[in-house]
Amino acid sequence: MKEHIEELLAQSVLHLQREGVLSSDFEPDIQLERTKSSGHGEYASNMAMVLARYASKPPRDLAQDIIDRLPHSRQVDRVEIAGPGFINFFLRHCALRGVIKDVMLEREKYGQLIAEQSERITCEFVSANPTGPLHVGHGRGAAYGASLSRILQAAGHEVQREYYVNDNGRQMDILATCVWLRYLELCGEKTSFPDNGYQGEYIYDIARKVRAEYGDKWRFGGREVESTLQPSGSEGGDWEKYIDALVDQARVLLGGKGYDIFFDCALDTILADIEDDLGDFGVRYENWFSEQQLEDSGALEHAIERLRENGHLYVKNGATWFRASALGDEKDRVVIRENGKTTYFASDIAYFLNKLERGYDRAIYVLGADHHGYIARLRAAAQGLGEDPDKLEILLVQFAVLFRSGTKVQMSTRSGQFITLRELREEVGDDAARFFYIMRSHEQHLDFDMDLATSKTNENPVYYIQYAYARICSVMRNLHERDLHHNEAIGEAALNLLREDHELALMNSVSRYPESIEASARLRSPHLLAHYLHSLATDLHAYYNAHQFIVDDENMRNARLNLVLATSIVLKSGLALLGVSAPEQM
RNA sequence: GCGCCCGUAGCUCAGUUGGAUAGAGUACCUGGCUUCGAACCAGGUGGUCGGGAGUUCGAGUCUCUCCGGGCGCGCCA
Repeated sequence: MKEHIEELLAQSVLHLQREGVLSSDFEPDIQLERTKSSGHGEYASNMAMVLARYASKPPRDLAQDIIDRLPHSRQVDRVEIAGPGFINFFLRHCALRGVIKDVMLEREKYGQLIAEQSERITCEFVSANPTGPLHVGHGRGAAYGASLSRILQAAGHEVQREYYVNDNGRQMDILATCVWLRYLELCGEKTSFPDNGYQGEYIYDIARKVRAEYGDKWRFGGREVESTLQPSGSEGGDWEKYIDALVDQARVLLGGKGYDIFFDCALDTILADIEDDLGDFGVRYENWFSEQQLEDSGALEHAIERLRENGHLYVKNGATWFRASALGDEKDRVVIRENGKTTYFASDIAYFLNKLERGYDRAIYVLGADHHGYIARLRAAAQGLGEDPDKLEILLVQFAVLFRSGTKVQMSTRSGQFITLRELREEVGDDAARFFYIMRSHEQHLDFDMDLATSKTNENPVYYIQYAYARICSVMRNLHERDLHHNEAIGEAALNLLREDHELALMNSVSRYPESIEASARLRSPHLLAHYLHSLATDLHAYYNAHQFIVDDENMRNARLNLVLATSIVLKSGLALLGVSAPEQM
């Protein structure tokens, strides 16, 4: 429909250019948008105001000229000039009713678009270090990334979801060592657990698993373990050195094989837990990508070599640096440390290159807002690799702050004091959690009010939308109880009976669904879809309260049932894109 | 200090490339269940869009400046 009216406008402008009313030395950019209120019709164009300066006449006069030259259309009822020069299009009712036929025909496929430029996209999100369970902050990235992925697919793109597993860093070594210390504790050894180690209860669980399989095989005396340097002061630096010394000691005493047992058990256990947690939350990945694999496969070396060939590397103070400052970053970055080890950033570069070499047109990264410093650095890396930096897209998700009893809940992974995603899901439910996470723009800080989400769940907008769906299902059940049946063919033939304001408004809302998906995908904003669904539910509820659907007249009854069934199809499909269920009863 | 993000109703937030009278939810007030589910609907109160200046037919949206808040600035990951 939008394309149809744009075509009408384009032809009118072409006429005006031929007539010389408009100068012909510009490409007219046809702008058409949905109106905000029905008093302005269904569509409006601001062209007359934009083009007035090419016509040397007032916008309203030009608007009249444009209207006079619009080709006749069977879809358009009338066209009006309003305000400073808007051209408002009022559609004929039959044009609005057409959407009901479309939905009945396409069913759950309705709203799925064919992208003008379909892309192969790899979308990475969450990618939390596997050093502990996911907390509520990760939940937002999970809900956002999963919803966005589905919306992009609905918009006609090919999307692959990926979780980057940081299984190769210092934090993992600290984790493995902490498990070992807890293991020794379980064996009856007295060890002092470092303050800056992983304090969580789950460390004991992993230690118990190792002990169940190996018994006391990896037991060493406490004195032996702590023969390394004790922290002399309370300064953080000393504790950091101490914990590194503990890691070294663990490696020496356990040997490579023993150390790997603790390391692998910790990694596997936690990763399995994360996968379970996300799976229950409706978040699934096509690929779990190991950072270690980048090194093992030679991808890391390959990427660094590429940078070197392109002349972006230099050596200073024994380390190898990437000249990022020449490519828009604020400073140069180390890729190979003085000790010969590559940095985390080097892995990032290799990972990005690897994504492109796997054939993706675009790599989307959903990251926490604290990673905003990465953008310039990774874009510089993309350029250094000789790749198009626009293939790299970093989406920052602002923090979710949990409030309980009106006060902010403080969280820290190391100290083990945090609300896990699992706890949140159990407390507020998966649907409410998913919806709550994405109902706000990802660029906006999110105050997650636990009290509101738990004690007054009926206030949560997700129930408002689900209720609209359940109501329609209830109507259908009621229909069958009265021994009646919904005949879609009769309904379709009788659609012209639908002329109430509520009905026209609802049809108009249903017809906006594809545009909502398009905008949500283009702007990477699932919350737009959430708002759309809320407003669709509003139209349904208003209609429901104003009119009976199951009426005696067979034609009217079936026509109305076609309309509400089409609405329910959109509600269910839209909720599915957000990872929210559509229960038939509540 | 430098950089990124944010500031809209009492509270939590929408507002698409600059468009018409700035919208929802919540809270508060009034009304609606012998009619398909009242987890709903109809109506009302509530705004110097943080302050100021600029750009133009038009600014919550763009530019500058100031104020207030969040987050970054490692040979950590």
